Amino acid sequence: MNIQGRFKNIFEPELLKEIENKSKTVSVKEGEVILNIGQTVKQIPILLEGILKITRIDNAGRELLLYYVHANESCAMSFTCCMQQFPSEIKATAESDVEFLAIPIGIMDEWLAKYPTWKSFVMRTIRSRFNELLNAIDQLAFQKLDERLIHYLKEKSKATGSTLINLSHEEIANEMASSREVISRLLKKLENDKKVLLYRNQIKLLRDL
DNA sequence: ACATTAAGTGATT
DNA sequence: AATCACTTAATGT
Repeated sequence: MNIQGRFKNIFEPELLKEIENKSKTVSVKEGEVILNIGQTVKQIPILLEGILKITRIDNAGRELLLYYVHANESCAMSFTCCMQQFPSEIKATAESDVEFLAIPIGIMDEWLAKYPTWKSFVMRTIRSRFNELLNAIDQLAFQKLDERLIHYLKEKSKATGSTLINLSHEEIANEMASSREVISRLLKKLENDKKVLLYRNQIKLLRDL
């Protein structure tokens, strides 16, 4: 799909033209790291295709899932980081094969002043991501691990578009900053409750999860 | 058949 | 809820 058509309803015509001229589309293979912690952001990505996984690394070097960026979204962190050229606090990995528009950060100021639709797009993505982060904090602080696990599985399923999750218990434990045995036990409980089916390296989500 | 890796379990903190 | 020590099951060579 071309850029004009895809964003016709979001951006004004002149801005669409500018996007087309100033940005380039970048393709990235599944699993590639797009941005690592400590790097500075040089482009604003707007996702066209695929899913980006945004994670944070804890002191022990473990990776904790923050959120996913879906198509037609941008990464809020990139906005806040790039304008003052601060190093990134997060890591972005391509969860699937990914295609995105890379917009050079140099023209951000200009666009923000010039195009109301750009400003509201930026504000909207920051606001909705901020809300998501608050949610994530609530989860960590107040929810029990079993509820977090269910949430995690549903997110994963949404991200991959499948109810069959191809992950080992250990990989899940790592992403949730928990341990393998605990995840195994919780999954077992879910299986007894007829919410999932467990296989080796695979979990099938059932309807009433 | 054997080694390796994932998953299950009980006990301990 | 995490960790340890151990068992059992699945998978690759």
